[in-house]
Amino acid sequence: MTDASVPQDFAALRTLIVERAADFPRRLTQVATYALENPDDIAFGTVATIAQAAEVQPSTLVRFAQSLGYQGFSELQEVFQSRLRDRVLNYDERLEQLREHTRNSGKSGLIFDGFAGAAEQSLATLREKLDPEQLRSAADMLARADTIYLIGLRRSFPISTYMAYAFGKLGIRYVLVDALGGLAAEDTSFATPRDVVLAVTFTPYASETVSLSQKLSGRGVPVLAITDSPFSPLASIAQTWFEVQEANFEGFRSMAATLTLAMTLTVATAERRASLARDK
Amino acid sequence: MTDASVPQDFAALRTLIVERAADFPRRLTQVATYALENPDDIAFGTVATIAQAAEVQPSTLVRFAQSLGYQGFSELQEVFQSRLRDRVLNYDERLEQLREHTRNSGKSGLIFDGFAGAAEQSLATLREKLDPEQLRSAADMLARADTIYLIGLRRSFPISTYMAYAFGKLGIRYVLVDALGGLAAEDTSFATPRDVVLAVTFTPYASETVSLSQKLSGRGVPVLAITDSPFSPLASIAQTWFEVQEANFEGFRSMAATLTLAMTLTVATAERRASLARDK
DNA sequence: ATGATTATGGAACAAATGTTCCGTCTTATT
DNA sequence: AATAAGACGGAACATTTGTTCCATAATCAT
Repeated sequence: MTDASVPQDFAALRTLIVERAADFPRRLTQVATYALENPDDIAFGTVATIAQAAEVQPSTLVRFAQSLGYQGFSELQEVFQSRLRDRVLNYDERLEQLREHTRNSGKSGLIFDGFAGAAEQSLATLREKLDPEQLRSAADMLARADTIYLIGLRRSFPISTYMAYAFGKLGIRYVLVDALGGLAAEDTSFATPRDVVLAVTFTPYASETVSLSQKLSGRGVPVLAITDSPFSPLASIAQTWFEVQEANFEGFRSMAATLTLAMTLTVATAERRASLARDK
Repeated sequence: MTDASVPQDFAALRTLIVERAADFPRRLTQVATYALENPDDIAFGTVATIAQAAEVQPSTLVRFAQSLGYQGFSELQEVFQSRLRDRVLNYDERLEQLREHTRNSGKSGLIFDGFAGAAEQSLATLREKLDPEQLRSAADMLARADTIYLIGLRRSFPISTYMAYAFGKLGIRYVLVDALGGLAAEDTSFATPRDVVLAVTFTPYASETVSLSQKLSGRGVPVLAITDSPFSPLASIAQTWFEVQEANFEGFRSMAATLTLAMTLTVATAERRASLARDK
């Protein structure tokens, strides 16, 4: 008969595993890690398939389950299955349930709910507005650039640092203009019309981003902009520009939509570069 | 060999079953009805348990699957299982198939769709998992700190720069540890137990973030961590830590959930500081 | 009503399953 | 260093599994 105190729900099981993990011997730790990282495999797999994937012997899985107090692996597996049995709501219903959960949870929960809601709304708005042809054109522009100059300061700095990181991973040459040591102008002084400026700024439009971009545009360097209005100072000088509306909560605007667009641009650029290389 | 046109996703399978139902003989109709009303049982059950529950013979289940074009019942079952597996994983698989078809055309719209979906999924997961009490406790910890040391490098750097920007706007003292000029250790050398370290790192865990945080923790500076696993090196040293799972697309993880949490923490900290000031 | 076709139930079967047990290796204790 | 305890891998095993096959029953067509 099963130990009566053994968790029957996934959350409690997960807590138990984490608590016990520090004391597990090597192979049991390996199973614990695999199980928490691949719960679906535990739910649907057999002892044999899971053991193979986790690189342990089948009996180790049984020992793992028994060390937690279950009679055998099958009993443990049922808890992983129970985690999935709750997934009967469609996405909208589930989202509403989640919103209610976070709403009913005090001030911090309300703050989180507000920001999460703003992020979701911003993503939805961008989905509606984004023109794939514009994406294609921007990716092409970036793919053909010798060097991409990333300009985004203050609130937009996370966007440009993210893109620097991602371009770095993708082997795409960039210069991150960070105004460090007051050297922004020097950073950009080598830009030529064979390069591209990618400038990110939102109301109230960081003045340094704007003036650097205008200077470069005046020198014939093509500008790609991410901004929030047709009246943005960047819109008039940019060859291509994206309008991103970020929803506001508590005086702080979301950045989820901008970041998602940034990710898209970096990967689309890499893909376009690969495509151009193939066509040669 | 399986009929190539057989549905691999649940929605298409359900459509097929509904279309064919009118032509099914009695027992197959019975199975069809039971399957659509109890999809979880089909996903997790065995031929024997399902047959019993549906009040048919086991071979009837096999016949049902074969009448739909599957080789056997196990193949049909996998479609029911796919319905329950991680949504983003299915989404990725579907997109991978689409990419197969569109490999020479580099569809930027699909890339955006993938990243937007990953962001939404990440937000939903965080809504589900976030413990408001933990938020409250973290905000209290940050509100009482003399100085907040923000450590987040490489991929996590946008998070710490965002928080630096937001804390700045809110008049909350911080030090942004950016490893500039190799001075990360010096940046943090003034931290005392009256301060707080806010460290952000995800698999594969930027080694500098980890070692700095461990050093500070060893000196009695409380650590608040944002990371992605109970096995993260930060989890064991943090007084409070948040687990954030970011969905992956094209080898790049979303950052929407992490950013939303960061925004929440900054605003909740400001609010808690105001509350503490009122109580004096 | 008769014959042909289809549907059904269930036995047989090979393969897969989860579990137990135990010899050997590893780690901890004295 | 010796001994005891714990961890591990893997063989053995009884049970369960999904599938195939076929005799019989039910349904359909003439």
